[in-house]
Amino acid sequence: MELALSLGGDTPKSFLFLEKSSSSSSLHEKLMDSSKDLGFCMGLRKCSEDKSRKNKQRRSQDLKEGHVSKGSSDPMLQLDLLPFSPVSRDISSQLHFPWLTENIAGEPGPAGKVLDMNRRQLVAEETEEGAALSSPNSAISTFQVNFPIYRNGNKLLGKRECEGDHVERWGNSSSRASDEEDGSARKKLRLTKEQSAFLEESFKEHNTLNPKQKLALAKQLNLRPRQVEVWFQNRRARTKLKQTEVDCEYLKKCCETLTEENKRLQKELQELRALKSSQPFYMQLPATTLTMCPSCERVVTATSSAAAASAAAAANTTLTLAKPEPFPFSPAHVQAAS
DNA sequence: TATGAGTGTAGCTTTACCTCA
DNA sequence: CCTGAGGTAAAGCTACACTCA
Repeated sequence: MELALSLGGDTPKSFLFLEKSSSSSSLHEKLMDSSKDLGFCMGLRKCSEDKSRKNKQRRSQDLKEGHVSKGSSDPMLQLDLLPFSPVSRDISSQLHFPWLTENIAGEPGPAGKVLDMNRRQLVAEETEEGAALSSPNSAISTFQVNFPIYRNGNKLLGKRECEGDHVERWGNSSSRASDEEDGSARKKLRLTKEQSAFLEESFKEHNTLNPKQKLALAKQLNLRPRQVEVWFQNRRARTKLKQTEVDCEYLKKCCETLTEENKRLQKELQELRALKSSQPFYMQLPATTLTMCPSCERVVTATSSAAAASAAAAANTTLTLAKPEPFPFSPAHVQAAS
């Protein structure tokens, strides 16, 4: 639906009624909700729309090309990767994160040389469109974990879904890209246990990835960088959600504790007020006559010499009363208690 | 229910272009 | 006319929130 609105007699400006789209954001929905009574709402946001368009173009390009935008000027860095032992099944013990070896880059010696050679090799590879995999013939070949992706025809399947079916290695991005091009509904890839474990371990090291890390990880897992990026985004979001829940529980308990404490203090306050009304003389004394017990952190309102003595005892002070005093909080007592 | 992925948005940096002293 | 500084818009990238399937 379109509304032509003429401003100042010039070219009519068009405003679109906001219709609820299937992919509406919450803001959009809020706008819709807030505008229900009025029947329409308008938005002027050139910059954001431009950015949205830009992002859309970038994402579609990302999908087509199967890798991150070429706009990134960060040089790729090939790193020294250790082979995965086929004997051991303990993934975490075998994990090797390329970016953790960056510290050797500046060091002279074999490691630094290997790194430098690897970097040159990767730069060479980078120039080849879609050459995400390193040359198997390279003497300093890039280690790559063989994470199989199971496919059934054009559809990507999780391992469980196609157990017993034809199993083949996912040829990097090409098949995925062709999946996207058919315009069908989004297809959901299920990461293998190995891939998930690897990503989890990576997340423990860094919960955000720089482009180099992302590319290295994608390469190792035989995933598109975008998939790694999305996984980390989701992981961060869900970690934050869990943390929020934990914080909420903690604050709830704090609130309960404080409520109890507040009740107790209110009760004490009532007692003090009752005391004040029954013995107004005491309240003419300075406030320092009320002492805080260091052990139980309660205000001690001693109304007798015995109470004052117990309070003093609690405060590890000696209070000697030779004889009953008419006023338990005489200056002498105050001095003794303090 | 868990999770991979799409979308919209905002913030930041880089780059190209323009103006001016 | 050339040049460097400063301003600005556009582009690019990323993180995040929300959402869907």
